[in-house]
Amino acid sequence: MDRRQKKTREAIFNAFINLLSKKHYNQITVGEIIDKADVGRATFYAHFETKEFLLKEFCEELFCHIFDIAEECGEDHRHIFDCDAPSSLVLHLFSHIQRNDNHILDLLSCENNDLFLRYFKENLKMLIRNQPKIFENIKAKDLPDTYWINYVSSTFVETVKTWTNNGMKESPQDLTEYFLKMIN
Amino acid sequence: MDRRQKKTREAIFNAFINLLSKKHYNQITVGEIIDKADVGRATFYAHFETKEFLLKEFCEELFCHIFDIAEECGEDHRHIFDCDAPSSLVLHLFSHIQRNDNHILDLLSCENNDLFLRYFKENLKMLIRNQPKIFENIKAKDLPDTYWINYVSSTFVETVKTWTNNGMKESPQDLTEYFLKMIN
DNA sequence: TTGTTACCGAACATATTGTACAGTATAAGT
DNA sequence: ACTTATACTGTACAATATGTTCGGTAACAA
Repeated sequence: MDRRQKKTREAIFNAFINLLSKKHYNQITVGEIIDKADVGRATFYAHFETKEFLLKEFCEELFCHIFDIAEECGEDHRHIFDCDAPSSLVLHLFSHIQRNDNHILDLLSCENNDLFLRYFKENLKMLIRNQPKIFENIKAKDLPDTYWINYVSSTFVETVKTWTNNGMKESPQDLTEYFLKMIN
Repeated sequence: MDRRQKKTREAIFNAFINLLSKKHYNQITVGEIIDKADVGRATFYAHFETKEFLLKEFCEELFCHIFDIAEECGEDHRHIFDCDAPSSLVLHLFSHIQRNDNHILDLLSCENNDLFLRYFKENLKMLIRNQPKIFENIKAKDLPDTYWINYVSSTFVETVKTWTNNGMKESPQDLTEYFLKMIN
């Protein structure tokens, strides 16, 4: 990709995440974004069709990164897709969130995080669908696939929401314990 | 309340719910609402500060009605607050939703239902908080209050969402069974 | 009947969106 | 180094939405 394009794209992303941590997504205007990013109006629209596409593309990059980052981690935990127990996978995700990797906390703590959470959940669903073995306890409850997959991913996201809303006092280990108690 | 005020208020509510069942909340304009409701622009703003307040007040009336409606029901089920088992309370709610009482389905099926779901969840939380006895199984898991209350209400809302997204093929009884399997 | 209140409708300032275009700067190919 | 393609700038623009104002009219309540 052209160096100029990359620079502009990142400037827009940075401005966006910065604004998002301060105010409601719906209240952010394209004007504010380009001011903060210091790019021309036409440039913005050359990169992103609308504000919604900006969020969409940002989330895609973010989750791609989050779900990939484990590969580069030390020996203390394997790649996320190699996890064989729900606890290690869940702990892994909570830890990433706690460390605020890729501004995930900024997105979670902003007032309107609905769109973000939707993408979050979609990515979790994919993860769960691809790892049915590690959720055999839940499958044993004999619910339709749609229901238990939605259930697990929603419970995870809702647990994270409760966590962040209450100041993240608990450790990732605590959260993992809570989460497993819920879904088992 | 003045008869004129009441008429206007209802005309706006009806126009709003009508539009909401057809398009995204964010894409509904005040202009469209007043056209459909056939009231003046100034009149709308005399009643509702913004579009958000309209939704807020509508939801408040709706949930007040949903959680009260049981009082007038026949002997086949008691008032919702008198229920002593989770199953009857849950079945009760699923049944109301299936019958589309108070346009609840229109609000659920519209693309952007985030705000509505938030109010839904808030009302459920109140209900749960006031009826701790009937959720003793979940309490026995020894989770912090914030977490298990959020968990139960979220799971309910998410189950409803999955239900409506998939064409509501299952009966309220099935849903109740699913829901209880999840939270137990 | 009289005063009050709600509504109408039209106009208005303001803000946001998305597009257009001519000019400039940066990148890449020869 | 020269040329061509591409990305960005900045301004202007039409179209649309928001929320307010105000004089006139109709419905209400006493």
